[in-house]
Amino acid sequence: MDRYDAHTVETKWQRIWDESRAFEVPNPEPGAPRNERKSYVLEMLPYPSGTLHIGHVLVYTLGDVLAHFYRRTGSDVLRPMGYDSFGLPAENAALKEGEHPRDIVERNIVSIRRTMKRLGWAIDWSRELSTHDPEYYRWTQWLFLKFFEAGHTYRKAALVNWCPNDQTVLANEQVRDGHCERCGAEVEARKLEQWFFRITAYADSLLDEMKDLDWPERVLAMQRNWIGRSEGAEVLFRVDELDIDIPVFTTRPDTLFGATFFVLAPEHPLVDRLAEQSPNADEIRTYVRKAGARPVEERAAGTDKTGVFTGFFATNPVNDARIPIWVADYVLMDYGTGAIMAVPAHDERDGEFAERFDLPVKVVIDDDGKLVDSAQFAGLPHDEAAKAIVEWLGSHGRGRPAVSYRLRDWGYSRQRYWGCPIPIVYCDDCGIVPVPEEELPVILPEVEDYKPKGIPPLAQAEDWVRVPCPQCGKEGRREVETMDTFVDSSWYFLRYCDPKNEDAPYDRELADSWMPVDHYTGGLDHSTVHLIYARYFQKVLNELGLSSHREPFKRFFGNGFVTQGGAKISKRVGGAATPDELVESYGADATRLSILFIGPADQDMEWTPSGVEGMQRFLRRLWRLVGEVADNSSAGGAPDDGALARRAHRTIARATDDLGRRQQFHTPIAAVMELVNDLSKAPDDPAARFAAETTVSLIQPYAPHVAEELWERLGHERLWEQPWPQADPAFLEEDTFELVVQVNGKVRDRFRVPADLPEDELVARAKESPKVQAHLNGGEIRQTIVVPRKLVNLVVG
RNA sequence: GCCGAAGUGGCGGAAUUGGCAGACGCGCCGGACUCAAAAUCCGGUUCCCUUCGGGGAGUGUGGGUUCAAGUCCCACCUUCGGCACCA
Repeated sequence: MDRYDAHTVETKWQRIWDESRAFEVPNPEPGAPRNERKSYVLEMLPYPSGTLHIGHVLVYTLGDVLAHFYRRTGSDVLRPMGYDSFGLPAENAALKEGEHPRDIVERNIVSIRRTMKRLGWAIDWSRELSTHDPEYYRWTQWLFLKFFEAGHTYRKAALVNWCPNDQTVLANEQVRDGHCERCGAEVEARKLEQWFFRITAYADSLLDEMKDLDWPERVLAMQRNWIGRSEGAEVLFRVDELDIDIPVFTTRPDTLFGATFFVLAPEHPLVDRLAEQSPNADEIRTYVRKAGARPVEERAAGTDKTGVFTGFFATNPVNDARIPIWVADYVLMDYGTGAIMAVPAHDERDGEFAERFDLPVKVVIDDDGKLVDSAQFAGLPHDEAAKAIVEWLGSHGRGRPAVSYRLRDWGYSRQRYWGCPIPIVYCDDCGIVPVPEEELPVILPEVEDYKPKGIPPLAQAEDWVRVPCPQCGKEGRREVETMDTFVDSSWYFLRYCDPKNEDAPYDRELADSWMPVDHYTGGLDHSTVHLIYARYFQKVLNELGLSSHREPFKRFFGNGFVTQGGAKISKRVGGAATPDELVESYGADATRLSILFIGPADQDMEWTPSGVEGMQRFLRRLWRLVGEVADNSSAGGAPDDGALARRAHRTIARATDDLGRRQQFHTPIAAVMELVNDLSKAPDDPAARFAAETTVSLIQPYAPHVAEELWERLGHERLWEQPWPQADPAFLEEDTFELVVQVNGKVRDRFRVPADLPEDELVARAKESPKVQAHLNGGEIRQTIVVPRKLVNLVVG
């Protein structure tokens, strides 16, 4: 038999799959019967600002293994691919290269697609989509209109994170330690009119419906953290001089008697009113201005507290104590009510502030957790006291139980060029007017210069901006902001279900039949952002009657990062081996195997060249052994129940369980390697052909090209369509087993015995062993433990 | 500080329900083939002691439960990830 040559084999089968459209799954005619079992296998779509790196090889090979496995275990498998092609990185790359972002992403898409095909991923290419394609973003805009009509999106002036370098607004999720996640520039606070999705209205749905998700606990925990629900109370403090009540949110109503001062955020709307009537007016206004200009990072750091006294006092509803009202920037306007009661004895931050400004501290909870100095509540354990105090507040009209969230509404306005235009017209008479559905898509116009200058580049396209108001016909102006790309990726999985639809984003019945995604795979860096936004979208679509499902991703597998030479591999790091180079040097199959064999795919892993060399060796060995079996007609006997046949069945059972239930991708490879080792030691076994076929069949999801070639040499065809092998339970049972004999818990002997020996016989044989007797030392056996089919443990005095 | 994950040979890791620790691979050592090398094949490879029969220790640390613990319980250490002036 000839030598294993990866390139010949891989080009041959890639051509056959392409020509036979092997992995396309046509949508059924309406009403036609369809396979009961479906599996929607999806990985996060790539961002075409560069080419693929080895991290992508991991993600898409994971999905590929699952897609093959589920197809061969009887499901209709939907496995599409597309490109998240709008967004900043492409635009920044374009600016650097002096090219149009569209040219850059489209060139990258061609290259990415070629690499994907060279890796032999089983993708339904007929469903390919790009989010920058007007045929796609037309429907992003259409969905925006539905959200707008139903009040799920709105405009408000808000303090935003402004990146001075990228000249755009960033979501909270895109700010890391006060710096822009993408370019690293220090983020500034700015007040701007922005578009928001009302995601906070779904905070409880997002939390409660996690119970329906088969997701890693750590991802769910991150989302819980991110939503940050906390229960407490809202309490009204009276300001007599102004005849107003100011609400505060607290998680510790039990400490109400310990409040010794009161703090407003500098941005609080009442601060202006207080300043007007305060003798300290100038001081207050200066402070507010300074606080606003203070770098976001410095303000969040929590060091050195600052603040200013307003000259006013608030009245504590429980004890009528008059406490001074301060303005301080350690209180945030966009959490709770923007005002707090300060309890320096029981809150670290309030404590620091009190120390800095020499304010009184009053202890109201003792070391046993009981209330002191708190009128009729004194002596109660603090958790009971919290309830009692809230009840008292309620009955006196001064407070009520309340819930607060860390989650903010999703601001998605971007002052950049390369994104989906927001289909809105501003009219002096009619206000904010949506573009009528039939005028979609609002095409992203060409502009002279899309360099960010603080005003959105689309504003330059004067002819495009000026448009008659859809309502009154008077001249209006188009919205010149574009959408965050996370909007594009919040519904793409639905479009895949019906990607060519020209009348709707997708046919609801088709989408309902494929959704939810059964196996979603992607990086843990999207644990909060993309995965929360997509969940939110799905819930709104459900309530708008556009989908039956409330969760988009039933099962999520978060893959680890791949490092090379200790550095995280991303589009920012150069010098790493590229997927194309690996395929060139080792072949697609060896590359695919090596990335999955490194270790558990949900943990970070270091990629080394020696791994792929080992896989190349394994494949050569497999090629030679299977070739020998295929050429040896005498090895073709019916599989008996010999050792090799049993090994093969056990390997099937292990691989099936690992892939289907345990989501473990590296151990099936080890199991198959063991079987190959067994086969190499018994090439003339009557079950040799069966073992060879089993090996080839089980390795197919990982190394589909070489598997297909060997399958053909074994005299069969179209392995990718063959049913996944099934382990025969009769072959899993051994008729002998190795009995382990322990004395006082230490292994002293082991030997094979028939599987059907009764327990007393097992004990008798154990005692007979000379090695065991040496350790028994003639002592009295006080206890005998027998574990069927495993061991005997003799406990002596 | 709060939440989450993880600590096993020289390295990546396996051990699924408490029952033989170290599967599989990498690396290394030895051997075969070769004029030689590469490739390939065969064997060995947790550590310590050994009279070569075997013996002892061992899964981050210290305790505990159990006939039996990598696995369960308690306390702690370290690393990684997330959140954090969020009241």
